[in-house]
Amino acid sequence: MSDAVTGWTDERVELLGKLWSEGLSASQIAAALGGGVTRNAVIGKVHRLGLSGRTKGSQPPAPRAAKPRAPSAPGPVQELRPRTPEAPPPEPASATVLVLPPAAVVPAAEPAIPVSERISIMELRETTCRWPLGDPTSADFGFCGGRSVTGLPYCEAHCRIAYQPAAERKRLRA
DNA sequence: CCCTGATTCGC
DNA sequence: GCGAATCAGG
Repeated sequence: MSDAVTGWTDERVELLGKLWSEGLSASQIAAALGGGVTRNAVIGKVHRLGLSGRTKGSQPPAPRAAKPRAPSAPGPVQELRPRTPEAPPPEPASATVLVLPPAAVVPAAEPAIPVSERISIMELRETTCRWPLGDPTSADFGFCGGRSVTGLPYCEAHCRIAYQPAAERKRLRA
């Protein structure tokens, strides 16, 4: 087993290069890598690898003036990630069970989505949550319509419902 | 508003 | 080396 769950393994770098060359965006690649990395991480790596310049480059990007950025943080306060303290570390999709949208029963913790916020099937975009709400045969049927996690069909809240660790799901099953 | 990549810099 | 924060732009 690889010792580092963190960091870029050869395989991940390889996939990164592959997807990048295929023209996928950094955020899409980040999602493809299991979401453990952000698009910033992907971009940073891409640059470090030296494959930032796309093939069609004819003119060097105008040198952007350096910016002073962070004025230096005075507070010793450590920032916590918006992640859950018990973040599922190494298990990406393989150990994750896909739960299809409810045909009738919703697990629980369903975020309240105002009916007025629902969108029609025609309004679905690549970045809109496709979580179905309501009775498909009814007029009030619609989709969540929230902003989906890039690369995934659902918003963050519905992703939590749709993609659950096998263990957790088994527990809920009881 | 959504998104894109680019860059700097603290770690 | 890594990636968050930020910038600049579409």
